Amino acid sequence: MSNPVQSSTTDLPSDPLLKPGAFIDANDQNQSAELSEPSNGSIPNGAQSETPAQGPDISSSSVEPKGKRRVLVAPETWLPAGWSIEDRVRSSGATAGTVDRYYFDPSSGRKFRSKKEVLYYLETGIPPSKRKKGAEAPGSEEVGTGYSGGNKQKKPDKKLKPLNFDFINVPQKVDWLLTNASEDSWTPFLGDDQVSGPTKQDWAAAFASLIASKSGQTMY
Amino acid sequence: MSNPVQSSTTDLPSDPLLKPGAFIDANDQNQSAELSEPSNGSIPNGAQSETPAQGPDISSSSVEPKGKRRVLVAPETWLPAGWSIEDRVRSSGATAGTVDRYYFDPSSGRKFRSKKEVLYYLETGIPPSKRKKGAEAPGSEEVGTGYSGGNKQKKPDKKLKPLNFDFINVPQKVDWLLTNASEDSWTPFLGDDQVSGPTKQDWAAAFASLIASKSGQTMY
DNA sequence: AGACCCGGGCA
DNA sequence: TGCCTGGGTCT
Repeated sequence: MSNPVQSSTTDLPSDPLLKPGAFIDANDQNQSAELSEPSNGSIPNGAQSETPAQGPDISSSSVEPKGKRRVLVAPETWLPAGWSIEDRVRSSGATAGTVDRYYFDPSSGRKFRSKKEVLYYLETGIPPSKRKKGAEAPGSEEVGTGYSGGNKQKKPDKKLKPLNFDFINVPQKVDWLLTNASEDSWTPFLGDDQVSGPTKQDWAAAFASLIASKSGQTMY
Repeated sequence: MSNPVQSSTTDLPSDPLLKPGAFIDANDQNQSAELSEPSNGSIPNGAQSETPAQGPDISSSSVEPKGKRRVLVAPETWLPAGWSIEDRVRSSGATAGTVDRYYFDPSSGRKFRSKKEVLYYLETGIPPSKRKKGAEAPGSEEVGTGYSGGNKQKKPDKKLKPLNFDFINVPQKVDWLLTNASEDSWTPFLGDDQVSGPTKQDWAAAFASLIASKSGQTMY
């Protein structure tokens, strides 16, 4: 099992080779913008505004029983040779009929859900979400983001309530004293400093999480 | 449409959200931009010099480390005290890099794969594994951040795993030492006696509920 | 209003 | 883990 590659049986004919601009567009209608021409352009982050020619009406002239409707479309020019694009129509739910575009890299077997992911992968070579806390890029971490108009990457904060506990600089030792035996009331101490008030609650929550998760979870 | 339970409230204090837009975008744009045309033969980004036309062969010797990485995060406010959260990143497959969040109930040793499952369990006491299709949602009313119960389950599981901790004769003081900072591994001490092994885990669970349930009552 | 992306849940 | 939908955002 070290070969996750392409097992997709359905699509990907033996020769998925497609040259950009080599074919296409079966539709007569609409503007077959797909490979036509640069007229405007220059959208800072052209994340969207592509895929013009698609709609709820995917010519279902084919006799497909029902299954998923997948439609292969012409590769985008920005997409490396060999990659394929697949437009998948949602079959159920409130958003049924919506078309989602997927990008597929046959050589790695990876599937990407957006152009952005693909570009990121092509540029950096690393899958989009490969980042953890505490690990920052060397040198300059936060780039000024010359990518302002982007898409959705940041929701206006919801109702986050961060705990008043520094998960990064955790103390080396915490003494919990049974301050009130009759009530099983415990209080954390940092040496001589007693943590009390609302902070104590946060500490309890934070600490509970800390000791619980790293002490090993027993799965049954 | 009978599943209103979705009040998205998932977020963590330390927003690991990164801005994937910090790179490129030099030559992306939509096809309208550079697809200039018939000249073909110029791949916008020559990042992947490979990208073979490929066929049934894959050849992508992706030998990636399979190290499982678990990241501890701050507890959610809607999560009962004592529970812990673990973010696990997928290490392989097309969706590698995706982060899955799991919830652990130290007292029952159960693992939950989603907030929804946790809430369902808290409300009904029925573990997700016993759910049947077609079953009606429990309190399909309000679930937001406050679950109506307490830390109690209406219907405790039959086979609960007793913790190896004496809840009657609790110690007066417990020192928790950060025994392994790099792993956030804590170990409880009773004076000179170190609690280790499986017992440590139980202590963590037990202690978590103790400090959580009683520390909360701030009365000082 | 449309397009696009991505979180997140279920299979 | 893959697939797929929900929902939010930005165009």
